[in-house]
This record gives sequence, structure tokens and C-alpha cells, in this order.
Amino acid sequence: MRIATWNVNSVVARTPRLLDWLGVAEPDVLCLQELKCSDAAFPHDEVGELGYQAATYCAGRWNGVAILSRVGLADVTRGLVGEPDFVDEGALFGAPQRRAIGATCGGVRVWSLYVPNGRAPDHPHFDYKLEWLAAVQRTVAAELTDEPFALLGDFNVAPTDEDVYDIADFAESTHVTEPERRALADLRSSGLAEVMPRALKGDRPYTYWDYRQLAFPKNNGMRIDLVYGNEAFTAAVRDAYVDRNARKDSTTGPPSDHAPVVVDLAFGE
DNA sequence: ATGTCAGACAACGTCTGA
Repeated sequence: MRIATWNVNSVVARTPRLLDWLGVAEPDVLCLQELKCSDAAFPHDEVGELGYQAATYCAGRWNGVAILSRVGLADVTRGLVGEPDFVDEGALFGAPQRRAIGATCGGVRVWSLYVPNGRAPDHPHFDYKLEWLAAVQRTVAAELTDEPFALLGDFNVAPTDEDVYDIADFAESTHVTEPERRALADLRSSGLAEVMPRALKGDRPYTYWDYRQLAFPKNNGMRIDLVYGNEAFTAAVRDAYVDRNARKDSTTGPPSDHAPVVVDLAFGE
């Protein structure tokens, strides 16, 4: 079974590339983030023609997540256990923000997550990020069994200093702080382990390169799209890699600023 | 020169968030 995750940065702008990639990579399950569209605007018919069912959880201009599957799509859950809302100076923003969807696909419980960015360590969005990660933890606690289980998505956290191109550029920045990394450690303490992908080129499996300042050609990347699985999941992993080719320009339109992470598994062997 | 992008609004450029 092949399970992948990809922050597409607008599924409307990315539909030709998404369809092309589905045909080339042939994932059985694909977790998507940053759809930036309504549920109705999602290309259900187009992915359906390629054999995929889709469960979406999105609304409008921001956020939005989905799970595509060609191996069944059951027990869809939208939102986390005790998920916080983003409140800034008393104002509520887009509650509930649509950032998490879970489903059972071919016997694997998967979650597609789009963790809040945080903006800056002293910004209310950063507190929201940490509270949101705590809700991920609660959801794991509520759902975890011995059956295969995995969280996949854009975590907006670089697990180690090696996961950014130059840690010196991240002083006073989000994505590399101790409390963010502690949230990942909490996931590990609760029985999940990270699936480390290999890079198809270079020595670091970055998953994100800013659009600006020629970050991609300079390989000024970050590894922030992550996969955490329980024992039943990680024991079945045969390969994992970042498909950086999907970050390149192509005839099917401009790329997302993220590349997909692909995990190949063999259950029952 | 953030060597950018996408979407919204009301255009046919300008703003915003990331």
C-alpha cells in the first residue's frame, strides 16, 4: 500500500498537477492540505475518474484538508478532540478552522493534518498552534489501537536543526522552537514514531521550499511535512521518500511550495 | 529587489497571508 501526504497550496490552482501526480505516483491513499476552496469546489469528479473517493473538510480561502483513497474510505472524522479556535484580541477567526480530517482506508486509520503556522513565537497564533497540537495529542489518545494508525500532513515544525537549511536563519522564528518540538516528542511518548523519508536528491529530505529568493534551486528547504505512525504502521514501512520532482515547474502549471512525502507499506508480511 | 504565489475584491490592479 502506498500512502502519501501533500500540501498542494490551493487544489483549484493545482488540479492539473494533482491529477497528473495521481497517475504517475499512484498512491492508494493521499492526504491533502491547504485546499483553499469550498467543499463544493473540490474536484471530486476529476479524482473520481481516476478511481479515488474523496472526503473533504474545507471552507473558502484558507486551510482545508482532504483524504483521497482508492482502497475504501470509512469512518470519516472532521476536526480534533477538543480542538481550539483561533482568537486574536477577542476576535474569532474562521472557527472552526478546517485543518484535520481522519478516515479509515484499507484497514489503516489515517489523519490529514494542517498544523497552524504560528506566525511568530510572540503571536497569538503561536499559542493557537500549541493548543492545536495538544488537541492532536488528545485525538491520538482517543483513537489509538493496535491497528495501523498514522498522522500525516504539514506539521509546520522542523523536528531537528538538521531539518532546516540553516538554523542560524531561524533565530526568533517559529517551526524550530522547543515547545513546538516538545509537541512532537509528546506524540512519540504516546506510542507514535516518525517515518523518516529519504531524499531523491541531496542529503536532506526537505519537503518545503519558500517560493521566494530562489529557495528551491538553492535547496534552502525545510522538512516540515511529517508522518507519525504506531508500531503496526511503522513495522510495515518498506520505503519512504520525498518526491521533490513535484516541486519543479512543469507543463501542468506552477508547483506548490511543498513536495509530497510518499510511504510504501507491506502489511501482513 | 523577499529574484513568490494564490485568492479576494472589484478589477483588468492592489491588497493580504503565508
